[in-house]
Amino acid sequence: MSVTIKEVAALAGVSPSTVSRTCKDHPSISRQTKEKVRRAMDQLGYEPNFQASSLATQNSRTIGIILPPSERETYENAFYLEAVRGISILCNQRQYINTVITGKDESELLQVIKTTVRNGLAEGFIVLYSREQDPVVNYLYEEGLLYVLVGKAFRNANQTIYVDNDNVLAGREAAQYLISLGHRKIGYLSGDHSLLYTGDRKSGYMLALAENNIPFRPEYCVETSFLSGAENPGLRDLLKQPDRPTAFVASDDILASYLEQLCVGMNITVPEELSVISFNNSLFARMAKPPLTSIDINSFQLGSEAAAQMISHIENPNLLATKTIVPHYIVKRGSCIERAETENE
Amino acid sequence: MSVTIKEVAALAGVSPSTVSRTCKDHPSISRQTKEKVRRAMDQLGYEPNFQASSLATQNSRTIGIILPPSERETYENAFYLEAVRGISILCNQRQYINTVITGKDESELLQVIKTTVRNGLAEGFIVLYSREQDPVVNYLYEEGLLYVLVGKAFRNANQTIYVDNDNVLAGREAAQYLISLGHRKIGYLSGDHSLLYTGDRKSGYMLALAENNIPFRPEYCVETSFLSGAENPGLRDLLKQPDRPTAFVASDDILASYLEQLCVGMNITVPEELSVISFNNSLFARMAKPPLTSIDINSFQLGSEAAAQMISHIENPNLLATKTIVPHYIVKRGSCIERAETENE
DNA sequence: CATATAAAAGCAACCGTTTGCATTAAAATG
DNA sequence: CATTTTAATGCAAACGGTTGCTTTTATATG
Repeated sequence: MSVTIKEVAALAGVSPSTVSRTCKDHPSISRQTKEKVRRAMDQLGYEPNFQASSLATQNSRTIGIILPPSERETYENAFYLEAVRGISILCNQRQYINTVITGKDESELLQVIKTTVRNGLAEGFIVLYSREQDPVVNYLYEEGLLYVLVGKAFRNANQTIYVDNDNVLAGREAAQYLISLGHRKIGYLSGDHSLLYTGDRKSGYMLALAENNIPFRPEYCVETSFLSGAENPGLRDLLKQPDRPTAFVASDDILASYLEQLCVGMNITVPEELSVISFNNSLFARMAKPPLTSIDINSFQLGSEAAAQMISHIENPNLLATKTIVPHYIVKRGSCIERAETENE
Repeated sequence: MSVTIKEVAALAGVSPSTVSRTCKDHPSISRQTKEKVRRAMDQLGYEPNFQASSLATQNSRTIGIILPPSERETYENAFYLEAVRGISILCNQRQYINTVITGKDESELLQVIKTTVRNGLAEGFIVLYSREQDPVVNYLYEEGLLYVLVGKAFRNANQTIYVDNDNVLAGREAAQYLISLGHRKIGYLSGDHSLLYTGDRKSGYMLALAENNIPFRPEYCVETSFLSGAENPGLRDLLKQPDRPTAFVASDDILASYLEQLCVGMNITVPEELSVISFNNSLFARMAKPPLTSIDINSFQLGSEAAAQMISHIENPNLLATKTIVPHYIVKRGSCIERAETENE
């Protein structure tokens, strides 16, 4: 079929092992020989056989990408595909294979992961979400499997490799930005709190308040899960109050966009009466009315860094667990303005 | 490391080849022997080694998933991730591996595909987009590689395996629905026309008009590429006209959502003054104000059917190219109502 | 100059399955 | 009962690299 190492060896007049070692640039092959071999490889158009080398080295060069168990909404978040793209770009470059793993619920997902492991279908896993008490991560940890977490490690932080944004800092900057615009009454709107980034961003928000001597008001923090249909009245109630926030940090563009729409219905103008800042810088941010000032978290890079970590740990198993922080940046649009002066302060 | 076929053979008191044939349920092994072997496999917890069998059968059991070359917007479309999930679920079930392939532009993408092919990293490819004159598809076709297209085949339709919606029908039903609500002046709003589904949906729209003896008015059809920033004035101009459409078919939720926003700015109420129907049933449809009536195209199933086709063609190479049509369904929300009676008809 | 040492290349076993062909055992046939 | 046919199993050579160890060759040492 295609050209093998033996044919190259024959043409170059050396043994197959010499060809193999030349490919890896093994030091015990002389420069002259290497050049001779490389010429032969070029001439024949040699490409190493992935399967054969996987078998010989007992290394599948395959990375499993674990998506969260499906609840349809989650996937509307462009984050996942961007991260997958980041991973795949790196895999493509380094001649790795990536295989996405998904399941309709947690137990199916776990099942698939187990058979993937048993069949040696993946060398390691990149987990694209992080939440408290996740059975998948627990399994990977307990089995001593190689994995990297995109997001924050809930426990065993020192033993797990993870790639994340500095969500505390991001939350702090978001709130600080609003504060710098003169806002004092700032709310925090979040979705599913089991996803860890939510909490981090909130911590950052609280930190910024504290740094500016603004008392934290728990009644300004609402958690809504409108995506799953269950509209909770908390947010609406809060907006009705005369003492409502003049600005909001929303943990996500989709939520922020929802907030803006709610405001329209309640005759609250954004940004004049309410400033909004959010995260992810997705298309929702651009499509929102007014377009949202949003913190871009570099999803693509989160993916590619995770893949890079994965590969270096595969190739160098005694590396220690590292954490990688991917920078974020604020994209200013029309949803935040200076707080209008009011008489009551 | 893990348990091999030889250990199973030893325990069962047969040869390795018998074990191998038992796994494939080969007819020339007696039932008694098979049972004996299966017991041994269970007892040892045997799992076949993927790499070894790939090597021996010269079959990598790996499917490449080709994403369109990146223009950031494209990926905001939840379609891709859903399709990937559909593919991956099937791959996971059938012990296949899927590897996503992407590149920042067409030439990089092509490059990656070529090395993937050369290294035997994929058995076949699923192309997740279809446009006219696509170099990637041309390459795959000319090299005689196995691929399945999600979307419509631009040429060589009879030789290519593809999985698609009946977009003509979907477009027709969308328009027909508006017509059934009494609309006669119906516009068509589309994005990038090089993506083939756009044209099909438009054909369906035209068909519905014709079937109802409604003259087709080209001035009612606008193509906008607002996502790439280039806002074209055509749509706005059309909406300003007194004789503007009373309803729109939009080729995509994102566009429809944009249209609704434009209407707000122009004091046109949706759906009272303008009904809108669109496609994809994404989160954008649910988030839009008012929420969009949209045709769900079953992205997930498009992916899983494509994977199923791929696998059956890998395992049975002399199968003829088939096309698979995945059904769509309309999801009615608040963006379409009966046309208000007006005096001029 | 003989010998120790280092550098370069080759040998051959191995990774775990698959599969064509040979072999054996059992059943059918003359 | 000998012989052909059929069914069931085993043998051993692939598949294409990798790698520990040995052999060869070149260089340094006493």
